[in-house]
Amino acid sequence: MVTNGDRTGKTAPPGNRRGDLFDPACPTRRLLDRIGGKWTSMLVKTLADVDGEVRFSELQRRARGISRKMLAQTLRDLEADGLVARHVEPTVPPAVRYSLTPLGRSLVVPLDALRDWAETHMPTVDAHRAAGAGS
Amino acid sequence: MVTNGDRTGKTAPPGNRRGDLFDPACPTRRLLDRIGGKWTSMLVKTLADVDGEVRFSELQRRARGISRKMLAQTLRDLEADGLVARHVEPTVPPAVRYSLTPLGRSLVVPLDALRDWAETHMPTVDAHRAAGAGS
DNA sequence: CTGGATCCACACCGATACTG
DNA sequence: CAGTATCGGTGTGGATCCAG
Repeated sequence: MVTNGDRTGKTAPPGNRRGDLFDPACPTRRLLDRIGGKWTSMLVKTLADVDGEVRFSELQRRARGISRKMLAQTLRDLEADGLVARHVEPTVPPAVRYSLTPLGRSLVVPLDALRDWAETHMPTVDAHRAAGAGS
Repeated sequence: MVTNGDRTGKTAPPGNRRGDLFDPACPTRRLLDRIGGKWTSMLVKTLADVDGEVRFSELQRRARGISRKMLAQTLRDLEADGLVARHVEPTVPPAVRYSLTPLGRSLVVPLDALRDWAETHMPTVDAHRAAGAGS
């Protein structure tokens, strides 16, 4: 995801592939590859929480545990995808602010659906694993 | 995901962690780790399509590109999570059939939300990447 | 037919050090 | 402050062979 999975240089001449989930060009599959990254969805949701512009260093403060490298890398991916906007203030110590684009904000909706499922059902999943583990 | 990320042996004494997305125990994060796997969500959706029992070999036929190893491994994870049920027919050449549990079927809902977003917006993402790539 | 076990390639991600 | 470059550990997933 970070290293760019393009193989043709164009990758996705999309359309509707609901029945062809195993096509590498399937948009759902590619989206999952993307948000499956360790920090992507967390960053999107952090930016959504703020609902405004955030500086690089504050982002790093909020995303406890992320390294500068991964923060910069994930942010650049998100920007390339058009999900995040980057504003550079050309001051002497540069100040850069990030914010979610409308496209990025729209992604929060399905992400929230996932979060709801997780919070509702993950305990059940855990219980099932715990029960099965002892058998 | 496959190798089990437990560190305490209990892992998740959950509750509500909506604001603590960076806690490793956050259910959303753990769910994403899981469905972020290459085949997990595809298998769930394939099983949902069939809406019944499917044999191992037919699953492999439907999930073109998957290896037997990953099919078995993903299926076992899904079973341990309580998302998939496994029925073994004790015949001489064993016949095993898999199906989605109600819990597994419930996961299809947020997965579909993701699929809808992907099919609606991934072309935009691609266009944005293509435009930015030349810069 | 349905797996398990092993070996291996590669991508992800972290730690560290350097730049403007 | 806001990155980039490099190195290396680790986990994921594929190929192949073996077993019930």
